Amino acid sequence: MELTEQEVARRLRERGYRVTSSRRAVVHVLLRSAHRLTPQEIYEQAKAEDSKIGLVTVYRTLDLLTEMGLVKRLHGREGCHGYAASAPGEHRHYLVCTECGAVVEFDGYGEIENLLKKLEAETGFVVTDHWLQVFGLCPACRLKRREGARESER
Amino acid sequence: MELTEQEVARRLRERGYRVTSSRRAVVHVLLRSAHRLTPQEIYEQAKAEDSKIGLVTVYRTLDLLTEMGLVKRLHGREGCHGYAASAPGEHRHYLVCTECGAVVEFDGYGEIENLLKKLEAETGFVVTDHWLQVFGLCPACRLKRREGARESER
DNA sequence: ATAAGTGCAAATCGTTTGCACACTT
DNA sequence: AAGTGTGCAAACGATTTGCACTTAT
Repeated sequence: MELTEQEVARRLRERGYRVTSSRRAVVHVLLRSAHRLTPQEIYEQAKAEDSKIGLVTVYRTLDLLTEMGLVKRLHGREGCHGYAASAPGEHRHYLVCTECGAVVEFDGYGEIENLLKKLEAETGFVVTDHWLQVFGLCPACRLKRREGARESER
Repeated sequence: MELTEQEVARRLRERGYRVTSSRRAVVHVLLRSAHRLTPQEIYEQAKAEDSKIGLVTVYRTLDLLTEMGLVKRLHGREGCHGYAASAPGEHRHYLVCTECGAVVEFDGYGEIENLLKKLEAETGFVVTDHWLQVFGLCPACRLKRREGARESER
């Protein structure tokens, strides 16, 4: 399902939350971005559009949206948080470009389900949740890097 | 490969690092534990054996061991760090009990490789790394919880 | 002997909280 | 009008840094 600003607003009202200009600004920034963003980055971008938003409100809005499942927390190699808008409902995973932060959502194809089933059988654990994140280089950054290499050959 | 205190000591010396009692204590705590431990927990346990270790040294030692690949950083649902000793070399994943922190290492069976291959084909990204963590309930905690449920039925 | 490693205290970073005011409903 | 949501300043907790002292090599 494609998430829109209207849809987010609808879901907020549905749950009794108010639709404020700050929340709108945060949602706007997240939805237009195909990159993982830190609270700080979201704050700065939102500030450019709604000059009186505060960082604290960004945090609070992110918590709310995360709890509603409209936004997902991402982690870099070193554990730092980032956020990205997310298709609500289904469990999805993220492929993040380590160079520019570009994000692609994907489902587990079915491989994941197999793996988790094997894992349960082997360990006796009951699996309740999982978390897969993949890092890579997006086509654009790959190209850029190849050009850089060519430069330095001279 | 099974990691031992001797093996860690050897690898430290090999790289020109010194084997100190603080480092020994941290390694000892990590190796004997089948649970994910926070720096604070490691500090407390190590303190019980080497009364003059400091929390700062635990952090520094964990950084070193992580960088050497002998210890892996884990993350809880909310992104908090924990550490566990790890088979060096191979890429492995972790199944963590959300109740008691018990950790089981596993490889990706092959499902992961399949998945990453499909992902590369579909997105044009080059995948450089990935990170899978699974959460569940270990057999012991499952049992405990079942007993708890029986209690409350009365 | 010497340079790496350590502990302490203080600095720092990201995040959270308390409170009076502002804005959505 | 009522009460949710906001911004600010201050609090907070985890992690890092500066520095003089200690210890493994």
